[in-house]
Amino acid sequence: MRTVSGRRRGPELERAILHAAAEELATSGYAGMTMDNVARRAGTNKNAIYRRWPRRAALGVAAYRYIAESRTPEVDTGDLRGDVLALLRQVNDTWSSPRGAILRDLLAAAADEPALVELLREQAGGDAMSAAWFTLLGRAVARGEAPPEAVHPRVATLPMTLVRAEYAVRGASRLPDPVLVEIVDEIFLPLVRGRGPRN
Amino acid sequence: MRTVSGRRRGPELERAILHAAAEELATSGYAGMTMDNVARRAGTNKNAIYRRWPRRAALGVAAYRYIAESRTPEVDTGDLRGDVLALLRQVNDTWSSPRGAILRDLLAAAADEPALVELLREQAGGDAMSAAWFTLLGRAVARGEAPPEAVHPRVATLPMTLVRAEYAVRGASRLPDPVLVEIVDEIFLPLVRGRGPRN
DNA sequence: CCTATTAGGTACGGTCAGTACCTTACTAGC
DNA sequence: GCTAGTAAGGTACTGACCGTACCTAATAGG
Repeated sequence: MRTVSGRRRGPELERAILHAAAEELATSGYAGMTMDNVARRAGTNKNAIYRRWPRRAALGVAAYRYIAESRTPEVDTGDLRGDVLALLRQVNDTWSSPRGAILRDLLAAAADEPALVELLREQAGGDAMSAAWFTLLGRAVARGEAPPEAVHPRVATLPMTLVRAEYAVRGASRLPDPVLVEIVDEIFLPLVRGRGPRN
Repeated sequence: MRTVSGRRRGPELERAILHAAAEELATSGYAGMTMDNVARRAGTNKNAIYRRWPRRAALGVAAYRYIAESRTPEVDTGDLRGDVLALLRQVNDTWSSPRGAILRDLLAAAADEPALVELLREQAGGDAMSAAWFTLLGRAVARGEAPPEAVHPRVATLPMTLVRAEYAVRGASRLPDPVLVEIVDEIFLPLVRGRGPRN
């Protein structure tokens, strides 16, 4: 293979492999991301891959990170409901995007690789995400929109948790916006209200 | 195989296969439930299996149902908090039991078999479970313990949803009881309260 | 120019799903 | 009882895949 120009080495080859793996993930999912397929698509062979990643699952995670570059979410609409909905829509976007599909596929497929599941879970709403939800709620309290008693980790991440649960129950399909609105208006906001002082 | 006594046929053989498959599931998980293993343990061969179930995943589901015999849950402690906690503890028991482990394993492994996922999902908190949560909440309203506005499908199933989400985040380990209490006292009951008439 | 490193090529061994094809036992209908 | 259909058992095979071994060839750096 690669008869004309010189051999790729080191980082260049590594990028080529990751690129090929990412394309396999995108087109055929984790199941289709076989070592032979990746090697063929990258114009190299399995040795080059195994020298860098000891197992297929490791390559899967690396390939995902190659596409991911998780940006920290940031919203500020001025009121609690708007903030929550905006962030929720962002979560919905991420999860329903091709990237999200790959992520969910990987999470399901690599369930028996504890270390890898950990890495992926961080991408799927880990500490950074939790922090965003927490600060959002804190801002609402500062504005007097929510009672101080509402600040609680489970409360802060509840909308995201429910969206994730919805994705687990339904298939891959993007959640319709009314579902998000319902989660906010029927669950989250009443909960915040209910955690205030008894009337 | 089976040289001494006569050949098993029809239902008898089918039960033997399911029994073997269930034992494989219990000891080695879905990954270890290979067709050859099942055939060997059942004292037969793969043909007998493939004549009954077209694919491995189908056998997996059949084997699970062979163990499952889902009983409909029923609790009545007299007050809402007690009911919710009791039912939640029951859910926790089920999910942390060996049966629950098998179920979670199957759900993760057979993610690319839509029809089978559907069957399994029903076992993992489907309509029967939802109905139980709904009637529980209805009873509380009838007793005047909860406002009528609290009756809502998302509200009713929220505790179960949160427990399931917790299982998804943590590994397989049984949820400590304080987590259940926290879900009830910090989320569910405040939400029910918050859905009542504004003060 | 020489040598260590790294890529490429090829060929395995092992596991597993699913299929094919034949032989052997049993059942049922006559 | 005899016979024919049905279903079980036996065995072997294809094809996909992971992971490994081992050798050859290019190239970077001294």
